[in-house]
Amino acid sequence: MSAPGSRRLEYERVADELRTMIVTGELRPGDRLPPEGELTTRMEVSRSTLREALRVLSTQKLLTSTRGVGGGTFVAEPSTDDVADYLQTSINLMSRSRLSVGQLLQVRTMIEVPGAGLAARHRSEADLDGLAATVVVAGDAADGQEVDWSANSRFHVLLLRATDNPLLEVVARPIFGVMRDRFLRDRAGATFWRRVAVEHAEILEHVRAGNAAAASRAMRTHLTALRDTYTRIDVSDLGVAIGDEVLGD
Amino acid sequence: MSAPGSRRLEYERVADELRTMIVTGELRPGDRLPPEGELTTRMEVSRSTLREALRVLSTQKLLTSTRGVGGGTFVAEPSTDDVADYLQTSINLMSRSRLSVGQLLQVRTMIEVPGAGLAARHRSEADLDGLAATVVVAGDAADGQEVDWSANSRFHVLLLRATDNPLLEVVARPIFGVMRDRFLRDRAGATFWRRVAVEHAEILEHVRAGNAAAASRAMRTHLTALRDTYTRIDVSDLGVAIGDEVLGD
DNA sequence: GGACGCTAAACGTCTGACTTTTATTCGTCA
DNA sequence: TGACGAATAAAAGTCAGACGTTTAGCGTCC
Repeated sequence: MSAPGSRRLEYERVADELRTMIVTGELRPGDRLPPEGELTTRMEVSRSTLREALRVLSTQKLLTSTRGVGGGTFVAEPSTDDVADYLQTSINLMSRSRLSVGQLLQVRTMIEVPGAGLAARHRSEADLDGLAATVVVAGDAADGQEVDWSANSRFHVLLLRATDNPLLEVVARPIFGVMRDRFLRDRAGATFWRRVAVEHAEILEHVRAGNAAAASRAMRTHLTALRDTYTRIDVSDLGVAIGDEVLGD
Repeated sequence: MSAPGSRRLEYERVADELRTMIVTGELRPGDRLPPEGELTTRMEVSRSTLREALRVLSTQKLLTSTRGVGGGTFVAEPSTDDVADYLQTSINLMSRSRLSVGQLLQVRTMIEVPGAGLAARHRSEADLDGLAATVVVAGDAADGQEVDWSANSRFHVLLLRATDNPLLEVVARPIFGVMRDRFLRDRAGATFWRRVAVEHAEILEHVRAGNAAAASRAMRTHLTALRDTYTRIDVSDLGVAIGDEVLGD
C-alpha cells in the first residue's frame, strides 16, 4: 500500500514491528515495554531512531511514556477523546478545500437523527440529568458565545453518549468541532442561541418520554434549521440539500 | 485539557507551534519548511528534539519528508486514505474491548442506508462502471476469501464515493476494515459470498435506475442479513438490534 | 513516628559526527 | 552538438555518548 520507490526507513520498521505486536494482542493495554536502552539492542537501532519510532506510536495514542523510576513506556488504549481529537484536526484540513457546510450537516443528520431515537430508548437517568443541565445553562446565559457554543455542543455529545454506542461520539464530535472552528467563532447572535435552546429542550422532552420517533423528528427539524444559519455564514457553500434528500426512505 | 501535572515537553511545544502555523494557514499545503539545521536555531531546540516534533506531525500526515538535494520537509494535506487508515487502527483497538459487531453495524446502517439513496441521485457513469466491476468479479471468483472480501469492501466504498461526500468514506471505511479484521479473516464460506454478490447487484440496479428509496431499502436488507452472519461468528456480541431500531422514524 | 533528603531508574535533551539519498552540475565522448 | 555519466552538494536519516529532569522508594535524623 506504500509508494513503490519508498525504501523502508529504520524507524518505520521498528514502529511497524511494535504496532503489530500491539494490534495482534501480543502486547496488551497496560503492558510495560522494556526500557529504551534494552529495546535499542533488541531492535538493533540507535536510541534516537528507536525514540522516533516510539514517538510515532505515542502520537497514534498506542503508547504513553512517563518519567521517573516507576515510569517507562506503556501500551495504551486510545480513548474516545484521543480519536475524536485527531479526527477533528484531519477533517478540519480536508474541510478547508473539499467539504461544504452542507456536507458536514449531511453526515450529522445521518448520525444524529437516528441517534436521537436510540437515545430515547437507551437513556439513563444520569443521561437525562446531564442533558437537562445543558439546556438550563443555555437558557440562563445572558450572552457570551463561548458559553452558548459549549452548551450546544455538550447537548449533542451527551445525547450521542446516551445511545450506548461510543462509535457515534467518535464519528460525530469531530464534526461539531469543525463546524465551530469554521462558522461560529463569534458570528452567531443571542437570538440564534435562544432558538437552539428551545429546540434542544423539545428534543430532550421526547427523549425523556422514550418516544424515539418524535425525538428523531425533532432532531431533524433542529438540524434543518441549523443549516439555514450556517449556510448564511458560509458563503463558499455549495448548497447541498439535506432533510428530504439525506434520508431517502 | 491536558493532565494537571503534565509539564510541557519541548518536542510537544515545537510540534504545537508548527501545527498551529499549518492549521491557521500560515503554512500552506505544498510549502517547504526550512531545513532542520535552520529550524533548530529558530525553535531553539536540538536537532533530536526537533526531529521528534517533526515525527509527530508527519505521523499526523501534516508533513512529509524527502531526502536528497531537492528534498526537505513539506506541508501536506491529509488524504481520505490517511485519515481512514488512522481511524481504523484506533477503532480496532477500541473495538477489542468496547464495541460489539452490532454496534459497528449500527453505524454502518446509519451511514450506508441513506448513503445508498444519495448514491442513486449523484452517481456518475464512471461510478456505475466501477460498481459493476466489483459485482462481476465477485460472481466469477470461484473461491479465495481475500478476493471476495476485497470485492465486497470495494463495492461499499465505491458506493459511498458516488455520493460526492468524502466524509462518508472517511467515516465508514474504517468500520469495514475493523469488521474484516475481527470477523472475516477466513471464516466465511462461498455460499455467503454468493449471496452478498446477489444483494450487491440488486442495490446496484436501484442505484443505476436512480431510485433512491429502493436503493436505501435494499441496502438496509443487505446489512440486516449481514448482521446474522457476523453475529454468528462473534460470540462476544451483545446482540444490539439493528434494522427497526437503528432508524427510528 | 514523621519529615526530610538521598539515590537509582527511567525518559527527555543536547552535541557532533557520519551515512544515505537524490537533484543538479559539469565534463567527457560519440 | 547532443546525450550520457560521474562528481558535487544539500538534505534527511542514523549513530554514539553524555548530561538533565522527573519520580518512587528508601533510609536517616530529629
